[in-house]
Formats: sequence, C-alpha cells, structure tokens
Amino acid sequence: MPKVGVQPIRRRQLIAATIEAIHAYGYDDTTIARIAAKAGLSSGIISHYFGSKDELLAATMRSLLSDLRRQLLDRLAGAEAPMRRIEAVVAANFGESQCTAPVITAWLAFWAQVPHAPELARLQRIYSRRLRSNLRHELRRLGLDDARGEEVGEILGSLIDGIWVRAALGGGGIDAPRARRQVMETLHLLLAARPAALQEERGSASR
Amino acid sequence: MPKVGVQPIRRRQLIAATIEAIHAYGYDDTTIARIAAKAGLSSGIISHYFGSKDELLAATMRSLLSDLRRQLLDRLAGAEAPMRRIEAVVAANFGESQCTAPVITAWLAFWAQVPHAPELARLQRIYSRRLRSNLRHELRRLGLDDARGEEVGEILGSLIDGIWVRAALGGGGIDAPRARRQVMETLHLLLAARPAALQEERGSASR
Amino acid sequence: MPKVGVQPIRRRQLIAATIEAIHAYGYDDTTIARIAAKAGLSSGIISHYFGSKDELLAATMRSLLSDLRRQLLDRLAGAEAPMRRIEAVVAANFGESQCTAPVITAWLAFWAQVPHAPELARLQRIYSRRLRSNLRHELRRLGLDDARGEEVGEILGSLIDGIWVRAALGGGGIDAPRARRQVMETLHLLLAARPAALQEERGSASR
Amino acid sequence: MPKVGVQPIRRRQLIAATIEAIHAYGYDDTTIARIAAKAGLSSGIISHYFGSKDELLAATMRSLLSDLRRQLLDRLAGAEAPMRRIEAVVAANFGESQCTAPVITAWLAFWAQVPHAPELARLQRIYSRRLRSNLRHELRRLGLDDARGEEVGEILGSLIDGIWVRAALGGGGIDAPRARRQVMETLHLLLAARPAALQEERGSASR
DNA sequence: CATGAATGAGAGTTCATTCAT
DNA sequence: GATGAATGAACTCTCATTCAT
Repeated sequence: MPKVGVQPIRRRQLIAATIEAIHAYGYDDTTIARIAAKAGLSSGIISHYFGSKDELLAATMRSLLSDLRRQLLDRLAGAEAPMRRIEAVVAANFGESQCTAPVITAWLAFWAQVPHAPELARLQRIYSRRLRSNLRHELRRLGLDDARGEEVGEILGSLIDGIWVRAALGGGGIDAPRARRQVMETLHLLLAARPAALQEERGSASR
Repeated sequence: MPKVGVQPIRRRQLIAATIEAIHAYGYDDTTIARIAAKAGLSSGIISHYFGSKDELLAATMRSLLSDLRRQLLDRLAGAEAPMRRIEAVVAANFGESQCTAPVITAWLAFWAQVPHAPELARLQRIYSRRLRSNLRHELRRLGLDDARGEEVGEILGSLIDGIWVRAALGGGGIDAPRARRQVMETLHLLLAARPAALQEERGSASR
Repeated sequence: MPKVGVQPIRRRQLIAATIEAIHAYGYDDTTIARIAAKAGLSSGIISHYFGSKDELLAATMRSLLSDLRRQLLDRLAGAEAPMRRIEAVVAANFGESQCTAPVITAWLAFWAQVPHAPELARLQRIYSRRLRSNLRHELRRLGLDDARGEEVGEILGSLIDGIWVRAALGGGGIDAPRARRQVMETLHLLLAARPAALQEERGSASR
Repeated sequence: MPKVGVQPIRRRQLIAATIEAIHAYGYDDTTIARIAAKAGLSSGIISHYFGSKDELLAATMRSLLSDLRRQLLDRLAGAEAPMRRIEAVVAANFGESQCTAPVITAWLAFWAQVPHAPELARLQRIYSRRLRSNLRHELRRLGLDDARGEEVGEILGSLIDGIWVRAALGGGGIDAPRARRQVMETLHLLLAARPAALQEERGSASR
C-alpha cells in the first residue's frame, strides 16, 4: 500500500481550500491560484486532479451535499417515530459542520450559480427532492393528507433555506439550536392547526 | 426641448438590461457587452452613464430595493390596523414586479455578492433592517413582547427569504398568492400560540 | 463684418487650452475632452475646427514655433552688429512667453513626439535649421571659419536646448536673464579662444 | 538546477524590448503587445513579471540609470585628479551604451513623462543630483568658489543634456568623441576665464 | 455655430489552462 | 507526482470621432 490514497487526500485538501477561498474572496474572485495557495499547492495541481476549475467547483458542491447526506443518514439511523425522523432531518440541515460561516457562504454561492450551471442544478435538484420526499413521507405518517403534507413540507423547507440565507447575508454562522427550535415550533403549530380552522382564522383576521 | 431626460431613460434601460442579462447568463457571465447588447446600445455607454460596471450593478440593486420600497409604501398607505400592515409588508415582498423569474434570479445573485461587496452589503442591511423593524413594530401592537416579536419577525423574515430562494432555484417565478397565504398562515399560528403552551407542546411532541 | 473672425478666435482658444492641458495632465493624458473643458467648449468643437486631435497638436506646435519666430524677427529688426544679432537670437529663445512652465512642458512633450510624428519632425527641422543658420551666419561675420562656426553654433544650440530641458524637468520656468547670461558667457569664451590654443590647453590639462 | 534565474533573464529581455519599442513606435504607441512581440513573448508575461506596464516603464528607466551609474563608477575608479574625474563624468554620460539611437530616444521619452510621473521624476531627481554634486565637488577642488562652481556645473550639465536632446531630435546616435570634446572645451574655457574679467567682457560686448 | 450622446476599436489586465521539467 | 512559466482569449474601461439636433 505505497502511494495509494494520495489522490483522495489531495482532492479533499483542494475541496476544503475551495470552500475557504469562496468564503475569503467570493465566488467570482476565487481563482485557481488562490485555491492552490490556500491548499499550499501549486496552481497546476487542480487541472491534474480535477481536470478543470468547473469540475473542482462541482466536486466541492457534491462534497457539501454528501456531508449533508451523511449527517442525515446518521441521524435517521436510530429514529423510528415520524416526529423523531423529521427532527432528524431538521437537525441534519443545521448540523455542526453545516453551520460554519465558510460553508454557509459557499452554499449561497452555489445556489446563485444553480440557475446557470446545469451540473450544479442537477445536484441541487437531487438534494431538494430528497428533503421534500423525506418530509412528506413522515408528514403523511403523522396523518396529513397529500396536499397538506406538500404545503407543510414546503413551508418547512422554505423556512430552513431562509434561515441559511439570512445567516449567509449576516456573515456569521447559524445558531443551530435556535434554528432547530424555530423550525420545530413552526412544524408543531402547522400540525396542530386544522386547515379548515386556519381558513376561518385568516378570514376573521382579515375582516 | 433639448435632450432633457435622456440620462434617466438610458439609466433605466441599462438597469433593466442588467436584470435580464443576469437572468440569462448569470452574474459572473454578465458582461458589459451583453448588458449593452440587451439594451440595444454599445458597450461604451455603460461607463458613460454609470462610470463602471460595479456602479451599474449597485444601481441595479438599488433599483430593485426602491421598487420594493415603493410597493411597501403604496400598500402601507391605506392600512391602519397592525394585521393589515403586516399583510401589506408581506404582500409587498411578493408583489407582482418582485415575483418574475428575472427579478428573483437577480436578487439571489446579489445576495451571493453581499458577503464580499461592501456597497451591496450596505444596501442589503438597509432593506433587512427596514423589514425587521416594520414587522416588530406591528407585532408589538398585536400584543407580543419584545423577545417574542423578535422571534416571530425572524421566522416570518426567514420564511419570506426562503420562498424567494426556492423560487430562484426552481427557475420559475413565485406563486404570489400561495406565498402570501403560506406566510400569513404561519403568522396566524404563531400569534395564536401561547409561547408557554408551545414549550409544553414541543416537550410532549419530542417525548 | 459680422461673424468674421470667430474661427481664428476659437482656434487660438483651443491651442491655448492644449498647452495648458499638456502642462496639467501630460501629453498622453491630454484628451480632447480635457482640452475642450479647459477651453470651456464642448468636445465636438475640436473636430469642427481642426479635423482631428493630431491636427490640433500640430497646430499647437506650429503656434509655439511662430511665437518664437515672431520674437526673433522683432529682436533682429533693430540689430545690425553680428554680436547684437546673436544676442537677439539668444534672447528670443528665452523670451518671456517662451519661459513659462506650461510652454516649456509643451515643448518637451513635442520634442518627445518628434522621432515618431513626421509633421512635428518637419516643424522641428525648420526651427532647428533656422536657428543654426542664423548663428552660423553671424559667427562667420565675427571671423570664424566654417568648421569653427559650425562647432560654436552647435555648442550654443545644445546649451540653449539643454537649459530648456532642465527647466522642464525641474518643473518651473526659466530664469531668462540667467539663461541668457550663461549662453552669452559661453559664446564670448568660445570666441576668445583660439582653437589651436584650446587644443594645447586640453592637452596640458589631460597630462 | 530547476529554473534558477529565469526571472532576471525575462526582466532584462523585457526591458530591452521596451527600449526598442519606444524607439520604434514612440512612448505613447508602445503597447504591451508590441513590447511582448519584440521580446518574442506573449502579452500576459508583462503583468507576470512586472505587475503592470507602468512598473515595466519605471524599471526600464531604472535600468538606464543604473547603466549610467555603472559606467560612471567604472570610469571614476582609476581617476584621482579633479580634471580626470570630471572627464570621467563627461565620458560616462557619453559612454557607448548611452549613445545609441534607441537609448537616446528612450531617455527623451522618459524626460517628457517626468513632469507627470512621480516615480520617474524621483529617479530623474536622483540622477540629476548625483551629476551636479559630482561636478561641483571636483570644480571646487579645481579652485572655484561655491557660486562659480554651481554656475559652471549648471552650464556643463545643460550642455550635456542639450547634446542628448539634439541627438534624439536628429534621430541618430551621439558622436561621443565630438560630444566629449565640446563639453571639455567649454569646461576649460570656463575654468580659464576669470569671472571678473568675464563681467567686463560681457559689459563691453553688450555696450 | 455648437453641442454632447453614442459608437466601437484598442488598450491594459486577469486568469484558466497547458506542458516541459 | 508536482511545479510554475508561459500562453492568449476575454474582460473592463478609455477616448477620438461622428452626427442629429
């Protein structure tokens, strides 16, 4: 087992450097030279390991997504009850490694590329579908019908994404416990509400 | 009647072209040549009217913000009751001109620049503070204490931003009535909930 | 005689503005817009009166040369004796209007263009020949043979040009009386020296 | 033996190419593309080695000055007697490598930038002071008082600069022996003259 | 007569990529 | 495996020139 494994090490190094560089300079000003400098390597190395800058950026987003997925699977492993599983989903989205400023900044940067980078869009779609389907499935187990499950899932998803965006704009990290509490509180309220009653309530409130 | 008013017209033209270009090509690939082409003008015109590309981009974000502000003021004009005023704030954020795909894409693009573009960050902070203070003020009038007002305002703000982000990632526009309904439903639930009860509920739900 | 004479006025205005602009910004950074601004006119006017920027620059150099020539003719008018006429030549080169900082700076700028601007080179050659032939003619009248006249004329010419250059590099104007004194002193020494004696002297000095 | 010494080689190459380009096209029309072409390299290389065009131009002037200085030091090395040392100064200013047409043209071009380029002005000031102080020091050793030393030094300096300028305007190189002879002859005459006598002579000449 | 809005060619500069070592 | 020198395309910005008014 001589040199086996240099490649994965270098790739991880460069991906970590990419996240740092995006955080430090912004997506546009993240050049190959800067990534390489942050990794303590030479600029040529990136073509060597990733073929191109775009490939490295896609690999970086894939890495962020797979971190998220790993967290999710870990937390779902021991959770059986629907509410527990939803909590696991929420907790995964605000897991420790997801809540640092560099990672959040990188996420926002990638999101902004999604509308114009097919590969990043594909990755984003996969994550998005997974989150949605996870939530819907558990919400249905909690007794919500399809339409309501969809609606509640969408609200929770938007809320999660919104908390991330706001953190990115604020420049700091996410206060994970607070974020989890906000999402879970909203979930409980949405579950407690009878949709019919809500309509009335809204009606009266608007009166 | 010499050439009165050519400048404001050109500036508006170019700002509109910038939004279109960001939507069509993405922020990074929005070049001066492309903006000018979309405006049907020559590339030199941008330096002529804005001094630099960055200045045009800042002006574009300012334009988006002032559209938002105008909508807000229009809607707040006739609204007196706190709930009405909150509805006005929400409605402004999902006003017609804010919900088209190009505008949403542009917003996301600007957000992604915020961590590294001081001028854009400044503009974002102004909008953010205004939204937060508007909501808090009305929530307090609805009987919420400071801490709870802050919390509810934050949840609503995150939800609004999250809905925008998701729309941007989805590539389409926003279904404004649906978005408004989602936010207002969440608001009503948050208002109906007694914080103490919520804690209990959460406790029991987590049990 | 209604509008007759607007053209010469404008041309003079623009030439004066050109000299000021070269002094203020340097030759390279002397743009049409800046010249026009200094003249209090619009940028389009230059093409109108001169056809092109190059034409204006050539006209400006011609103007400097004709000022010089006018000075020379004025001073030569009443001078009959050879030494008097040489003094007139020297004095003309350090005439008041030639010794201001803007004019000196402009001269240096034009000189630097001479090697690559045929029209400016042509003008320069004319001035140069005139100066040389003036000096040689009077030096011959003072009894110098052709070779010695050429040599002395060249030394005087170089000295005059050198004083101008140094003034330009120093940034101020020329101290005209001092400059005249230096040139005339050198002339008198050159006239008093017997070339043969000079050779000896040099020989002994080098011994 | 990796790539030791590539940088100094490239820098020298590019500086030489810059002088050639200034001679061939003139200062204003000396573009990065043309310099690179003369060096047989690509345009990007200049930013790589010098950061900017201005930096390259300053480095080129520094190079011309250091050539001059090297010549001066070489010639002063074995010269002890004041007159010998002055001859060394003069000879250095008309050294072989200073007298080629490209170098002379470049000098004139730089001089024309001096009034508006602070860094070039600084370099010029250093050279100018050194020349002046060298001359004054030796002139004092030859028995001239301060005021007369200053005057004589200034005349010699102007003469040297003037010879350079005339060569640049003429387009050819300098006839170095002739130039040296002209300057030294003038020096000897200035030394031989008794200032008091000069005043009389001038008085009588002007009478 | 005079303006100044508009053009577009060309400048300096950046940077992903290549490749000899 | 790794380097970093070199390339050259693409970008932003400047500015002489044109021309409708």
